[in-house]
Amino acid sequence: MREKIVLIDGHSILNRAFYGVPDLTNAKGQHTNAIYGFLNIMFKILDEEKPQYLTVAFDVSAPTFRHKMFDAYKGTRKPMLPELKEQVPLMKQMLTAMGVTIVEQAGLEADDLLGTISHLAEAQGLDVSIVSGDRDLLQLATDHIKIRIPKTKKTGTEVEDYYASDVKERYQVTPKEFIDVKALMGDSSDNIPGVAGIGEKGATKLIAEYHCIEDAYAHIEEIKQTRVREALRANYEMAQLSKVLATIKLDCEISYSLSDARLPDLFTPEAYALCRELEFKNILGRFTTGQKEEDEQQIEVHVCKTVDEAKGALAGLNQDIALKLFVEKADVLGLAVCDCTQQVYWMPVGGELTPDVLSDAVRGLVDAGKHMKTMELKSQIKLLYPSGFDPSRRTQFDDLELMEYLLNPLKHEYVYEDLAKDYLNRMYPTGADLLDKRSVKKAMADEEVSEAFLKWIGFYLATICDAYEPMADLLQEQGMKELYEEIERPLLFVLADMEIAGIRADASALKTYGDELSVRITQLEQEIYDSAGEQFNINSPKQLGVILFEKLQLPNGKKTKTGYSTAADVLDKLAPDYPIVAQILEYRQLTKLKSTYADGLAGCIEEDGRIRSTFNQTITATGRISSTEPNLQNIPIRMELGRLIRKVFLPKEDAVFLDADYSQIELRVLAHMSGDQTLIDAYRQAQDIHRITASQVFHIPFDEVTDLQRRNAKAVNFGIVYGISSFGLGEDLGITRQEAAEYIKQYFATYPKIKEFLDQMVEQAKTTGYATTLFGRRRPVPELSSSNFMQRNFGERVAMNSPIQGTAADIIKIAMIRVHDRLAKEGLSSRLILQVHDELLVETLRSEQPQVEAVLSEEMQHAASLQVALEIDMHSGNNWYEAK
DNA sequence: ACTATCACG
DNA sequence: ACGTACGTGATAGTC
Repeated sequence: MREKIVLIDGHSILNRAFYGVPDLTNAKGQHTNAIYGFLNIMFKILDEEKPQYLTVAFDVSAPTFRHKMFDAYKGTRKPMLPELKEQVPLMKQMLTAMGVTIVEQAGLEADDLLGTISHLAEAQGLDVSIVSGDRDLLQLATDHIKIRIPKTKKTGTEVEDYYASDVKERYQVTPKEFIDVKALMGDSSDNIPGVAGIGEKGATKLIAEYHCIEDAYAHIEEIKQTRVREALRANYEMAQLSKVLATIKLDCEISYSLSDARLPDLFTPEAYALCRELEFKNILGRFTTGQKEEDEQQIEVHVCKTVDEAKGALAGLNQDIALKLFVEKADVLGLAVCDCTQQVYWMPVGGELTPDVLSDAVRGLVDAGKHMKTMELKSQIKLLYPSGFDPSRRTQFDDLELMEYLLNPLKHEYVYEDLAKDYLNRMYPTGADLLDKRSVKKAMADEEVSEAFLKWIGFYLATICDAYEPMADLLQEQGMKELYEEIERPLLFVLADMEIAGIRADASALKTYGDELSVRITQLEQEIYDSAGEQFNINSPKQLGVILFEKLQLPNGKKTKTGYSTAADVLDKLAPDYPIVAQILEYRQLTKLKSTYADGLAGCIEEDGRIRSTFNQTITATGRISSTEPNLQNIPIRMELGRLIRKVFLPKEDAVFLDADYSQIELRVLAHMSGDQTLIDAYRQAQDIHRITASQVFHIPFDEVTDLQRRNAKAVNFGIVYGISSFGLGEDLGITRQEAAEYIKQYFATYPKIKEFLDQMVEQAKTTGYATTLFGRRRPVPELSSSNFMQRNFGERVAMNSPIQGTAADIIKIAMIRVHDRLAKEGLSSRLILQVHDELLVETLRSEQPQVEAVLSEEMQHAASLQVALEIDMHSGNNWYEAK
């Protein structure tokens, strides 16, 4: 059995990994994706090959001779992005920690090191595997030297392998001949000039026939292809020089001894510490060292199976506990509590322990005045208090999910293992791993995972216990304690009540609406097929693109990414001239209404005739809430046909809808935050802000502002809120970038403080790393320090928009809490049921309407006291359509 | 699982 | 020279 060595082309693999693995950063903000990808490729190769030796070769940063020589001739390699560059020393540190032999030598490229070492190892009777992303190394392949080229794909990493015979098969030339091919075709990234006029095909053909440049030149008159022949004749010297450059050296003087490169045990404590710092959770799973055990030190989980045991456990609890009632939909699965002194109690539903017993137990703890820390509180509250929770007891709960959202609103999920990592420096296995990706319910039912399941409960509760304090301290430190206590935490209970209440919907009206759509959709389908001359799937942008822009040869088939764009703004331009396009636009509109709204909502109506959405409090980057399953925040309104859907949303018996929305809340927030007196005065004097803006910006008397001017001013106002750019505004208004820039210039001349304010927001975000709302909510803007121009630009717009959108979100949240609580306090049965960012919908008892109108109007207007009034528009109606 | 499209603020 | 408006979620098609 031959021994084996794996040689890794360090920079090449790091580079591959950098571009193949999505951006990752650790808590310190260090980029780690390239290192992560490198390690995964390395482990995969080691697992497959099980070699006795391992070496990683790097280029030293100083440019080598042959590069210098041609820097002037052709451009140098692209400079390494800083996000990648910073990972190079860390990568070497990681390899060193793992005891991996690294070779690098001034004046030598990694290629030459790899060539020399592979040559030497082969001579000593070893099998060699060279791992690189670079095809240049194919020239090193022999019967015993295999070149392995990993490709990062969606499904994982796949590796292409090349022995000498594979090179010949794939490229029609031997590895040695491959050098000559490269010398002829050149390689700009390696600064190999090559021969102008000879590309990959010509070079391959020539070398396949003559085997080397010299022999080809010797028989130059025989070369049939004139262009290739003359190119070679004119550039023979350059070709020879290129060959020298392209040839990897096999006999460099290097200080390297095979015996030092024996594959060590990679999983050292030092490597563990580093992987921990870089937060490579999956890789930590490969370690078996003492540190890991310390991280996962066993938390004792006692299982209570009887009421007596449960009562005993509950009776012994402190004032301050971690608790989690595990629920799925409307079912209680079990209760976990922890006294925060390492004792965790798990009470699964079963036998005596019924859902009611466990629910009562939690309510008992509430009545006893305990302080309870948990995660995903809203779903627990909904189950425990379907008719509302006493507002004065809200302070007894803390939801670490909510706290973490404020500390890091960009997260896509909020799970205990991240809290353990960020605030406790513990690396706990993930819930998904421990539960084997099963649902809690399934995992509980499964005997095999019960041990892992208990471990999971233990980690979960221990994290809640221990992470609370550091998180609370951090909230305090970052000035978000009040935001949490006065806005987010109480809002959670308000949202719970809204979800419980739901909104009544008329199923039969929805059905009728859908049927009417279907009739017209079928007509349109036929018309479109007739116009197209064939049947196809109109819903497939791919097929549609082919029909419109290839078969029918419509103009402007521009906009491409994965094909032709068939988006509405493209089709709009074509619609007047081509009936099929207008038909498609109408078809799109109708099928959208049918599938998403008519059919989609119909499927959401529950037994009692109401639709219950989920209001997510930890999704958006800016502080808004979102609505899912179904989304009730995007019910059509702009087009009349869609707007009609709102007629199926009805108040209950003896009730009406009261709908109140803020008038231009974001622009008013902007006026306040910027302190621009002209804009503030504008709001104080008149109703139509867009008309005033037009009048002031374009220097026209108020009464003489044309509709077009008003429309333009409105677009500018929107643009300002979005983080203005001349391109975006131009696009929106269908004018040139220069014209748009002129509007913006005029606007800022009229409202100078706004310009100042927006600049200041960007400045602040750049220095602190985050944008801030009036109420202290933060949104990190990592894009501002990106090396990518476009990303940075985006970051600037985000830094301008987030304080405005976020402050508006804060304000309506305050209004929601106050409206909800005042309805309760005044003993009213009317209920807040929906929020649509600047709008509240209240199901109002007819008998209570005057009172509710007062509540809505007062609480919304006084939710914040700004330099401009917060005005609302309010309407009542017998359905949502009428109430808007 | 990802992309394109389109509904809302 | 680069190539975009800010924030969401659902559906259908494609891989």
